[in-house]
Amino acid sequence: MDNKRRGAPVSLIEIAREAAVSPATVSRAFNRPALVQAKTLERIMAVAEQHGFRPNRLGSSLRSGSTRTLGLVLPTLSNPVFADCFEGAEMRARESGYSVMMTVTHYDPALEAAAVHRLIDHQLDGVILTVANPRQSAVLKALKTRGVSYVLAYNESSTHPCSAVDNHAAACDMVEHLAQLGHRRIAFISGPLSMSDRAATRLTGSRSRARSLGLSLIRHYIMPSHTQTDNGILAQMLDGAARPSALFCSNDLLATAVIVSLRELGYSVPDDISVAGFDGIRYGTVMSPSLTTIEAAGYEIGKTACHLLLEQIEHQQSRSQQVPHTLITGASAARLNLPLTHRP
Amino acid sequence: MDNKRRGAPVSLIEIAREAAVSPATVSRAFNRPALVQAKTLERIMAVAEQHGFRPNRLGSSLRSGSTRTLGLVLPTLSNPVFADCFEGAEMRARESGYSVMMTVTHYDPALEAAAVHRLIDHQLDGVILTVANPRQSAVLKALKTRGVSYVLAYNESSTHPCSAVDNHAAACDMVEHLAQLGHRRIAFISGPLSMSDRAATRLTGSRSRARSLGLSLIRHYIMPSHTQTDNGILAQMLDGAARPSALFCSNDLLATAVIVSLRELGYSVPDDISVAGFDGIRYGTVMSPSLTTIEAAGYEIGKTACHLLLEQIEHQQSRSQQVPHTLITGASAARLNLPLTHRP
DNA sequence: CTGAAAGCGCTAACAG
DNA sequence: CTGTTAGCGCTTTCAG
Repeated sequence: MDNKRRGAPVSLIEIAREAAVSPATVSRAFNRPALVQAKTLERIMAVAEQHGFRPNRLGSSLRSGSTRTLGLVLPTLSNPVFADCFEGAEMRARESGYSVMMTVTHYDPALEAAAVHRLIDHQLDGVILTVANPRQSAVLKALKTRGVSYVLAYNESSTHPCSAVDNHAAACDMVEHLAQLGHRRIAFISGPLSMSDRAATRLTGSRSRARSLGLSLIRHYIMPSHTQTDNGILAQMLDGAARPSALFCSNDLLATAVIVSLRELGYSVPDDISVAGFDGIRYGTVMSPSLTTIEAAGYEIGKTACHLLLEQIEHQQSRSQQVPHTLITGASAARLNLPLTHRP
Repeated sequence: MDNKRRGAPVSLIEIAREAAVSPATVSRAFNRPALVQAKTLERIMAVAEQHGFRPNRLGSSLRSGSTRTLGLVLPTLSNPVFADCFEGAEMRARESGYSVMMTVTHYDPALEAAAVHRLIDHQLDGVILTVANPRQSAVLKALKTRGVSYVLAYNESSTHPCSAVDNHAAACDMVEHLAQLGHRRIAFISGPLSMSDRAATRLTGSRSRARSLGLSLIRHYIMPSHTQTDNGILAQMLDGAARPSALFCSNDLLATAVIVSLRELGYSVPDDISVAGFDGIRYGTVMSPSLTTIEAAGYEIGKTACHLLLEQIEHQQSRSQQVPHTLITGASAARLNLPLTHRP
């Protein structure tokens, strides 16, 4: 009847008073209803309902030491793989009754540190994060010091729990594919490696496979960011006799940007030059030309990372898990056509 | 020296003891440092630093009644406009020292309700949300009852504060554009309208403009979801003499799916049929054909929504703000080519 | 400018 | 099955 509208949020104590039980019993009614007599439970719930009462998690968290909230720290959601990663992680979190606090770092290690501190001040039970480089991350050290559970997503590491694809192997696969198409001079394009150890590993993997296949050394061209190109650098790269016939870009967003730039520079993809990406964003298949890439399912990475984190929080077992990748053959990388003048 | 590693998180009380001041002074040192003598402040900060102390927000929130955390409830991040919306909102939130808790509903009103309750149990200071339909939303009622501030994003409403584009006007613009290209029979394609009032408004807008321009009535075809097509329905739609020459899809993801389906059904876009979308996702420009669409900047919507929400929380003023839209002319909608048999 | 005291809402021992 | 008691970490009057 007297449902309070707006204002005075009722507390558990008042519910207890009205239901003529102790606060502890009301608490039990909500947390372990099995411990409360059916009749008492019913009465408590009736009173609670009538007031629209829901337990205040702040009080509960403060007392119990668990917020049932996880943090998610990702470089950006502009890249659909990270958006997928969120969805995978949140879905898994929700399944176990956890909420998710999220923040993006735009690949900036300074923001990264600030973001993580802001998050852990909220006393999160754990954090899933993608850092620039786990080997020299102040953030990971801070988490460890404070005893906050965490799992890396996308970053590979032998010293920290993580959920990622085998970037080295995936890059090998791509180089092998390009080689099979007849390419012998491949270039690797990425943003600054200091911002992404994934890109660095992909480069290393590419080079090692190129070597073992007897291809030319893969040259590395660095764009201003991980998602934008510099036409000047591209033009220079394509100027000269030893120019690459295929470009392996460290991610799909960059590959997309490269294709647009090449078009602006008067090159046709894949007729004049082949382009491959990494990530397997869904838009790759509807692009023109469709993107040759490595699928590294973001949803799986996020879901797995969250699963590992919960294992760590709830069962104190810390482990890593690799997520499989697949080569997606698109139209952006084609069989090498020797120029007319070189044909027999 | 004796930096505690892992474990026993230091509390403000211990810092106070060690700095030989009262807890209240330590609290002031962190919240209103100006109220503390420089020397005392320095000493407190030194001790705090030494222990890696950071105030526990749970205690602070419980006592002060503010968590400095906002909730964000969106249908899905698979749609890049919502990912952008998050980035805009989070950026604005961070600017004012707020953190963001996020959840996705997959357009499901049941999930919507559960999600919002889970969030507000965390005592958020406010919530930004996109609901199926604000006119009959249990969720909005719940927020109002509990006195939680909120702002709608994407939903338009005259009774709730919101940040959105003028969907009616934008749809009019698109129909006008298609009419200018010579199209007289346009169809509107969307998911179930009960899941999205935006789609409903866009349909209404389209029809009203079609009427005023003297075009045929715009027929509405409903796909199983807002992002996936049913080839059967499409095939049926295109079977017959009065088939539409242009399809206006309620969002870009759906438009993309429609283009793929049409291709599977043997139609060429835009030669056989024109397709337009709504949202202005960035991949639209690199698709083939590039997408004709309405740009409704998600980043702006999110940023504005957050700004309005903070105004509400911090200055008790509640208002709405419209975000401008623009027509993007792509290649997916072309001038109507009359079939040869009909040409003079 | 600083301290003492009270308590935000809840839960975890421990008794009964 | 239920109650009592104490206190999680912090801020906020109100005095000094």
